[in-house]
Amino acid sequence: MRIGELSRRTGVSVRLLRYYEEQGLLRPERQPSGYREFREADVATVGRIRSLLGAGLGTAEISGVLDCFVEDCERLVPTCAEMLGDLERARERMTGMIDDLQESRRMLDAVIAAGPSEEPERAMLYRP
Amino acid sequence: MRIGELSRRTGVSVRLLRYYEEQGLLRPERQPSGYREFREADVATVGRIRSLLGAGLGTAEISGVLDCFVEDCERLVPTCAEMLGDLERARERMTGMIDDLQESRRMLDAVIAAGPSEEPERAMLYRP
DNA sequence: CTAAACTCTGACATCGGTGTGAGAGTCAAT
DNA sequence: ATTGACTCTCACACCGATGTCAGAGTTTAG
Repeated sequence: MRIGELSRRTGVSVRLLRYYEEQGLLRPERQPSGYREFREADVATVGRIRSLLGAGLGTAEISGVLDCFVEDCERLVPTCAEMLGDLERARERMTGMIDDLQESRRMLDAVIAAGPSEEPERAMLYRP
Repeated sequence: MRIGELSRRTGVSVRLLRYYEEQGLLRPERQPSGYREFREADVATVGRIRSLLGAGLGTAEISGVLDCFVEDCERLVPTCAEMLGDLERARERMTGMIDDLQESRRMLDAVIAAGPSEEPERAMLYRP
């Protein structure tokens, strides 16, 4: 499919899709006219890119992570042994982020469960 | 403590600490000379700010989240009822990020467990 | 053939988060 | 009083991610 269709189906702007290609996150084929030709699987890839960006990973790390997966195959294989260290570091980083988010969410849960204060002025700020 | 000490203890630059104050994330007292005076609790606050930024939240959302907590108190109280909606949305957003990170981490785990491929050229990329 | 829609590349711009430097005031030890 | 370290504000700069626009080529339906 062409870039406009991918944009409509993913909700991601054409500008950003070109930027993702520039950053190595997407690798569309090119027609003789120079037009990009994306694959059906790219719809899911763009979704993944968006969620990883939203979760704080940068394009360079996402590119490395995406390089690890093999499409339409039960067995996932890293493209080379050297990437294992990178993958493990990416994994650790994700674990740290998950831990941070979970702890923050627990605190939010406690605040939400407490309900609105009847005396907001009395409540001191977390950073007084 | 003064800004230089907070910077050393947290590993965060003086420039960033001033930026965080500018964004409402930190609220140091001011001495008559204009010097900032931070609290011991600000060391932990800065740590939390860093991890939330790293996890993809922006300074505006972090400021709202930090406003919800009460220092040195068993019971956490939101400062006003209107924030509950914001807190719940922040909570949902964190849940979405956690889910995304966990799914990506599961995929990384599968790749790492598979070990290095002996024929990396044979492996197709996730985005072929 | 025509026209509208689509796409190309390149360039400029914005915003958030970050770094660096200038000029001047403050602090604290000597 | 002096001096080195620290701190203040302001300004400029960079980078990543994003948006907008211009000029020109391509596609597709009529």
